[in-house]
Amino acid sequence: LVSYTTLIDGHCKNGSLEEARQLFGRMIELGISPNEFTYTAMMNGCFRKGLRNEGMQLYDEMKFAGVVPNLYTYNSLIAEYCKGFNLNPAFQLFDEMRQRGFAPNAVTYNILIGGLCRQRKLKDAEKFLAKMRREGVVPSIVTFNLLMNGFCKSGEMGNAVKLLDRMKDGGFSPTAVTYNVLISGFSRSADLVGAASAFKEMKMRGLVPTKVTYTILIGAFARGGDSERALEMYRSMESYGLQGDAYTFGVLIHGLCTEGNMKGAMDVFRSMTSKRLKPNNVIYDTLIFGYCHQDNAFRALKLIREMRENGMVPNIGSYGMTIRLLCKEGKCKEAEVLLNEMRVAGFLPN
RNA sequence: AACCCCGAGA
Repeated sequence: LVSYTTLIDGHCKNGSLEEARQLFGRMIELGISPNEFTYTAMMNGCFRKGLRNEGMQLYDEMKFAGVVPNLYTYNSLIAEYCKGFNLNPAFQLFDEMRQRGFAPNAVTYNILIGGLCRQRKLKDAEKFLAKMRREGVVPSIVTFNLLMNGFCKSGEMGNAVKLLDRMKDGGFSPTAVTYNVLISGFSRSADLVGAASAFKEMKMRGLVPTKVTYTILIGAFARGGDSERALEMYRSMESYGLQGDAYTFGVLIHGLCTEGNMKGAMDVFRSMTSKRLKPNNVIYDTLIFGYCHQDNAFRALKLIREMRENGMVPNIGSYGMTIRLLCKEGKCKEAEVLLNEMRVAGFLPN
């Protein structure tokens, strides 16, 4: 039972839900009954893939089979509702679990605080933190990181910094994530001085910048139209032995595309393959966006073809921009082919 | 063995 559950969870975290489903079916055939661990792992696998209904169906099956949902099960369900901005059912489950005798833990509160922050309900999030303390549940560093991210996303950098001081006073040590949140907040507010000073403080505290830290910094330069320094930052990251991933390349490519430097963007794009990184649909859509802004329908179309050959689906914007360009160039036939492709892919042409 | 925080495009 434990081995199956471990394997199932591994596949779910890998994104191989199909493999997980097969193992789940096989264990039942072999007469091994899934327990609350197995069901919760499977439910999370579905939720990660955006398959809420399938996950909820598993929850029903679980109850039907007489397996009692526990704290983790409730946390997973609450997280799923928060992710979808459905705070009411999330709080209903919070009440339900308490009625059934499950005491919410820090993770439960964190999930709900994160949900409130995502909805920009920062006052409510702070109130909920107060409630958490009243109930005797000790906040974790994650609690503070979530709240700080809420402030940062709302552009309230003053409150974010105040919270940093509050947490330090409370004896919580900021982590690399804490600083990543702050740095991205500053750079989103176009405050590169603030971002730089947070970066400095991070290093002074002995925290090691991660791939995410560098991606945020690269993005800050790229957004400011300084791809030169963004590339410098990338090289500096590599010099510390950190490998960029699709996100890192995504911000670099986006910066170059926005500047209209398609040659530079394609160089970076090609360097991904030499690093054995598979460009994903976001990277392709970014490049298509860039080429369309250069009125280069030929290249955009080529990339759309390449995506399809690799099993990816361009987004509606990529189709729309390319079709418009083709029409402008009088290539109506090609445009119609694309329009048809869109319909087949399930998009409603706008 | 299962639950929470940070980074890219439209």
